[in-house]
Amino acid sequence: MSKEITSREENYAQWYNDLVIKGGLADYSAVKGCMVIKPYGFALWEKMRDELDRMFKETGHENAYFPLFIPKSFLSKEAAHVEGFAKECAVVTHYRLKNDPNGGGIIVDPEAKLEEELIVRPTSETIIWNTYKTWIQSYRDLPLLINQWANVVRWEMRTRLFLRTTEFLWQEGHTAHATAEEAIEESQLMLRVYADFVENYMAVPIIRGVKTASERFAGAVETYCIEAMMQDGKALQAGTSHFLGQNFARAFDVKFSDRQNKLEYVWATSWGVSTRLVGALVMAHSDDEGLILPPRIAPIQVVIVPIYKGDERKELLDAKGIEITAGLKKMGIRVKFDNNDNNRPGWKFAEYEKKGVPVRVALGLRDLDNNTIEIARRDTREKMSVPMENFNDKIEKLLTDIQESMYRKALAFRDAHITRADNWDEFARLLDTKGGFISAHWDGTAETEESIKEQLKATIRCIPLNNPAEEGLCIFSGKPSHQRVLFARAY
RNA sequence: CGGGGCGUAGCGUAGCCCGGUUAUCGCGCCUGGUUUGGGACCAGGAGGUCGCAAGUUCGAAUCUUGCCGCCCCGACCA
Repeated sequence: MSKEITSREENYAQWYNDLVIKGGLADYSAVKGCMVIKPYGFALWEKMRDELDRMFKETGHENAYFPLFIPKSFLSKEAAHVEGFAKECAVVTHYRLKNDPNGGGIIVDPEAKLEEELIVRPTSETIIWNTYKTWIQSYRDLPLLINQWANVVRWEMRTRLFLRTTEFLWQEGHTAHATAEEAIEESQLMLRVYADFVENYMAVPIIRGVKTASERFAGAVETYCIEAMMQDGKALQAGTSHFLGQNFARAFDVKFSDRQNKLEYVWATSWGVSTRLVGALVMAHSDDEGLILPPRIAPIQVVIVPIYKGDERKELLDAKGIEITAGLKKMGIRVKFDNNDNNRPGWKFAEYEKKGVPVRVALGLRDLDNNTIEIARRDTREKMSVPMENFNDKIEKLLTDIQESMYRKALAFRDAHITRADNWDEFARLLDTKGGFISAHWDGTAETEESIKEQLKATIRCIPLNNPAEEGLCIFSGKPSHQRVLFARAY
């Protein structure tokens, strides 16, 4: 891990500029705050999406799709929800354009004003619950376990590539249950699914917890979250799962008859992760040379680069390259044989390093003569020349090693950046110097939380699940506290 | 919405203060050749409403005014 670039926040912007935009992940579009995701970046998102989708289905969920446009009146039905999102909604007011009668360009046709404005979804709870009302009558209709892959729009004042774009891609699960216990279990189950994915596929360690009341999702009773740590010591919320109680059922009048034929409001959850995960991946693993992708979600796991010497035995090198490519493909490894003659080997080495391809294999005349091959791993930048024997097994083992070692490295970093603080000066000093999570006592009030946020820009990231009880005094107010919580500066 | 900064080729820029030949340089692009074990080299070439508009002037990338756009910082936030 390189010191200069990982130690300061502003360098992340540099990573994005050099690696994400120019390096092939994204580009700014004309629409402020939105991003164009280039093919390589999208392939990465697709890989993540596919794994998550599989996990959702394995836990009994189905996909559906709901409209992009939400009638304004829907949004106002749940009080906390509208308060949370009203300030950041894009609104459709007209449905037609026409030529400007005064010449020049094209204008919005004032005749085509919508009777009721449409909101571009910032999240879909309202339109989905409006639909669930017609789908749910009996306990036999429950649980209803649905997920949607979609884009949403939140008109944030300030955007940050991948972490907070105006439009972003995500999935949102929305479930309905007969009992509170079942709904709580569902929201916890989905948190476990997210944790499993982020840790085991993205190789990013996370802390599971619940949000404090003021950090809770608008309309939720409880918000479970996974919090990750970036290389600059700032925290990033990587995913959330909400227990919504009966709030949306009441707002949209979704009732069911239970076994005793009693009418009861259903219990709800919602949960989501977004393209923000791509940002998490970049900021958790990259180094000065570019991205470092964990093998399990890398769009290309192995790249094979032939090294030609003029036309000498070129056909032989190509044949060998194609042969080992086919062999790896047969094992289910995502491999690219780059025999494009427009770029020289050195150019390709740098290019695939920048793109974070976990393993690079180089094949030259020297190798043909000695029956060897050169294997280089991206994460440690180690390079070795090995005999061709058991090549496929070596690659497979290497991919597993890289996956594990990337996780271990990130975990060691994360654990080294969880620090206890027992007084205010130390708390402030840690935030300014070391960063990371700071485990400290809190009196449980929103006022204290707010004051700390104002003074030090640190927020309570979460109250960890299974948090041990511990008597102490609040870091800020000095009032009694019964447990430590995790503070951090966050994205 | 506040506070800063910036608009010159596909990208990054010099020139502007102090107006004056054909608007600078690098990357990229095109052609030809030599190359290929860590981002090649040589030669030649194409590419510009200097953000837009008005004004001052013999003359404006440069000065003035208005407008537009973008970036950074803050409030907001997955």
